Amino acid sequence: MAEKTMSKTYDPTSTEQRLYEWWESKGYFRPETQFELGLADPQDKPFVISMPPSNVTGELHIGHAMVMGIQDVMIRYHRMRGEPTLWLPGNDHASIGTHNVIEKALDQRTCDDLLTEIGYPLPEDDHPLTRWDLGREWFLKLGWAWKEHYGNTINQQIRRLGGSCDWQRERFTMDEGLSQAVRETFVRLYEEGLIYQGEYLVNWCPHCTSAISDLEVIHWEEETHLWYIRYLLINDDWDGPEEEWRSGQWGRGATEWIEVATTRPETLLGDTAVAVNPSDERYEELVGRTAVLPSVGRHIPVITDKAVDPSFGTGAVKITPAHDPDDYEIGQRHELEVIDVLTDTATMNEKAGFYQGEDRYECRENIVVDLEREGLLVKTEDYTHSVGHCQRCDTVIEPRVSPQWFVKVKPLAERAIKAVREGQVQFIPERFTKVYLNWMEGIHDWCISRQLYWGHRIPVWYCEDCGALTVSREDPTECEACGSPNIHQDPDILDTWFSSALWPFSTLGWPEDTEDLHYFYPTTVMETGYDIIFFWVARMIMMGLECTGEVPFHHVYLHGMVLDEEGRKMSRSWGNVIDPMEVVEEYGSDALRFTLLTNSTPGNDTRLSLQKVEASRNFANKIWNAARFVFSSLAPQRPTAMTDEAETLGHQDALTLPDRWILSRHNRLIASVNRLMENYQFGEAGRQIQDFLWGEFCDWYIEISKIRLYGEDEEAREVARRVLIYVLERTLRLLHPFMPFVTEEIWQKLTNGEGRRAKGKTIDSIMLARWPEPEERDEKAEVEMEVIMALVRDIRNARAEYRVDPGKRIAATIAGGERTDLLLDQREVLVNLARLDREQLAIFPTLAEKPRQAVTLVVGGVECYLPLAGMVDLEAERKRLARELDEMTELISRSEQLLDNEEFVAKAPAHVVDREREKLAQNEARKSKLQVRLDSLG
RNA sequence: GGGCGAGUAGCUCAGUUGGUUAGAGCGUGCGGUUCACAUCCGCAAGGUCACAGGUUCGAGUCCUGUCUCGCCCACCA
Repeated sequence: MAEKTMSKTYDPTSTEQRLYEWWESKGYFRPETQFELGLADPQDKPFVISMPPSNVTGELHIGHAMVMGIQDVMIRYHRMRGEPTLWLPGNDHASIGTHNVIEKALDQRTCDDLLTEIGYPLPEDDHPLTRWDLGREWFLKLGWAWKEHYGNTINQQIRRLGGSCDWQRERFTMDEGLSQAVRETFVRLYEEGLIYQGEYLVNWCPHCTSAISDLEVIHWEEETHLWYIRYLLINDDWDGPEEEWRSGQWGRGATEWIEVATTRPETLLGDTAVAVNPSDERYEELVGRTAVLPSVGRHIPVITDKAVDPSFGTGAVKITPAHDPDDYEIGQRHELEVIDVLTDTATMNEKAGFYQGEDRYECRENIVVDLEREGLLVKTEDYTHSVGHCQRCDTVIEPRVSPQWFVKVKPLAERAIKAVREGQVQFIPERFTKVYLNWMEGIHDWCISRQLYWGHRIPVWYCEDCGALTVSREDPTECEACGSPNIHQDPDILDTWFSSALWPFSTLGWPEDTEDLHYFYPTTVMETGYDIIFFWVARMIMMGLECTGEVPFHHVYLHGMVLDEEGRKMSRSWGNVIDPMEVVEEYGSDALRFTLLTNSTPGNDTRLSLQKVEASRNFANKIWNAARFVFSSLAPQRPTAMTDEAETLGHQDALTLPDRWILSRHNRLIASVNRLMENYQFGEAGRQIQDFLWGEFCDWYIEISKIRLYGEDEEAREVARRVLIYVLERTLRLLHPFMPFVTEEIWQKLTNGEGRRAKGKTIDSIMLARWPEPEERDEKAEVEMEVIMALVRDIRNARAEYRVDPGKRIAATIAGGERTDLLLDQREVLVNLARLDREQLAIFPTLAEKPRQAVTLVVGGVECYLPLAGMVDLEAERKRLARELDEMTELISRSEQLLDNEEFVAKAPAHVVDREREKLAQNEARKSKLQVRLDSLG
């Protein structure tokens, strides 16, 4: 597996696919493999994630990269912790969405072209050529071909993203098992009276020619008009022939009218009343009278209803029960006739009189013209209001009464509310609990039938003889009621979310009582976007409780949306879409994943830019080079298989201060990362690992280790090597869930491709290595090392400030005080990292005489003098010291104030007070040293 | 009309039980051809943590109000 050399820069493209194929071929994504290798105990509680099924509408977008990153981080982390781990992948048929993309594709090509494009063999027999010729049979054929094509593409893309999911358990919402689950659920709910059929007002999309649910209607503001229209009233003393009214000759003799305002004049054709508020005095006398509907001549009553707002428009409302939710309600209360004037595609139907056949907007224009001509249009006002559109195709929704199937959700919602209230399901971040509960508490019945082809057929058959319904788990051959064989199935299919709602358990075999269902259900975490809490999360909880009696998952982790650089949603029409596969191709999957993870926090949107991905790519390269350094230091006697012993460091007594420091920092990191991982703070965890690796391991430890590695002392060299490899290897394990590929590639080289032995077994992949446990920290080493590091930083700072040639070694005289031994011990570190002249570095406890022409540094109780020959401007130096002195004075007075405060000393925890005292003492010491120096420069 | 989120360095964002002198990346300026890495190294500049109150010994962090931006929900013709 491992090559002998490492290139100067890390090349993700040549690595990632190879590693993924290897992992998959070894079965490392499967819980069974964990058991076989003794890495997890089947008695233990498993960690399970049901991957949100991707829609087979098309390829993955950047949001999916986020999904895969977050879920894979959790999965790999828990797997490494030795928990039985399952991540179950799959795809969703996405009924209405797929309809739309297929139809859109067919706008520009024939069926044959489309089939060829998605690599599907052309059928020999007769078949339709365009979308308009498609019937159910052909649409389904196309659907399956489409699913095959995009489903495969999606799966390949998940692989590119490094998703360590169990492909052998892959499911599809329309495969046999899941279809059975859908059917079982439908029949069960029907039997319990929780699914019913009825003719109600639903949201109708004239483009999809289907009903859609409330959630699928998106409202946005549109500029339109408010038309004020006069409805004439029949005079009680009218003595003319009735026909004149009917025929529209109402002009003569009509002296009274009522004025209504509407945004949709064409709907007046379906009006069956005019309503005013009962308390509206203006209309008191008109209530109970009869108005005549323009154009159609229908007689409609003037009624009162409290839903009418007297302050809007004229205070009188035309009532169209068939095409408006409010009007529908009013119609119900007053038992008004419901007259649907539209066809499926929103053209006017036969009820629309001579407007029949016109498109709804064409009709609107014409009717306005006609009203005006007849003197019935009073005025037209500009008006902006919120209009409902189809989520899938943006078409303006037409409320419409039609026969549909509904789920009675209140009883389901009650249990789902209770489960969340009781904490059986927990939201992360927590604030979404409220969003969920608010929606659940005001929930309306769910319209689940769709007049489409691609999806689960409603399992209901109608008897052509007796009219009875047969609702069945098995396809019936005869009517349940009368036994007649003349039955036909309901042509409609189910809302795509109906099957999605069953996903966590249908994928594990439900309704069969399978082993998987037993062991892996309920799942552990549901990870998804906050935008589908209602569509999906809420419904899964309801259906899970209904079907299995248990919640489908215990935690809901919600991520935010991935936006473009300017914070806009990515959309094709904006042209600001970042294709995850292009990013992966250029920067590597690790880089994309790491960027998304570390630049986001739970529940919050994140802006992505290629610059950020580039930074992550650089990080991957940095690790690669750190490893390359460690690796080369091990030659020629590279370890073969790393063994258990590598887990613990030998030579404890030979460890130097920097060794003890990096080990302590490393253990601190592990403890911190553990805490963060348990709290779903993946971004912060990733950042901390990066900070450690780059800012401490590379910038300091590796640099320091070079002293020994390039030295003569073979034993010291060996200690440095051991610490390097120990810390690097364990940190790679921490990083693995975040950057699976580069960590594996390096790990393979470190282990020489032979894996490592642990508890007598050989583990040949980092993804199966155990997650490191934190060991003891060495506080003293951290404090001491900090003194050395601070001194180095200060010297570097002074060098830069005085423009010392970076290559030049300089002299230094140090009064170490209490730290003298430490400084003497770490002399070489100072020499090398601060580029001091070894011969001219003098370290004493105190100095009898201090160099006059020198820059003075006071840090950590240590005085350091840099006699920068000919460069030190005493005046500038005095100013610099005075400035530092001021800073110290400021800090000291702050500390004093705090410590003088009795309440602080009494109430603050002891360690906080102690720390403050210590700080004060240090700053005072520093101040006095600076003062002495300043005085001496007089 | 309700609800939620955001407002911290020029930009993008961290900062989760309230506790050292508030951090990172990018950008900017200065300096770097030493054998892990220029996808790099060193140094620096840059912040009254939106505003006003409050709680507290102590507030970027908790509470109240205000302003700006964004999102979600809601049947107003």
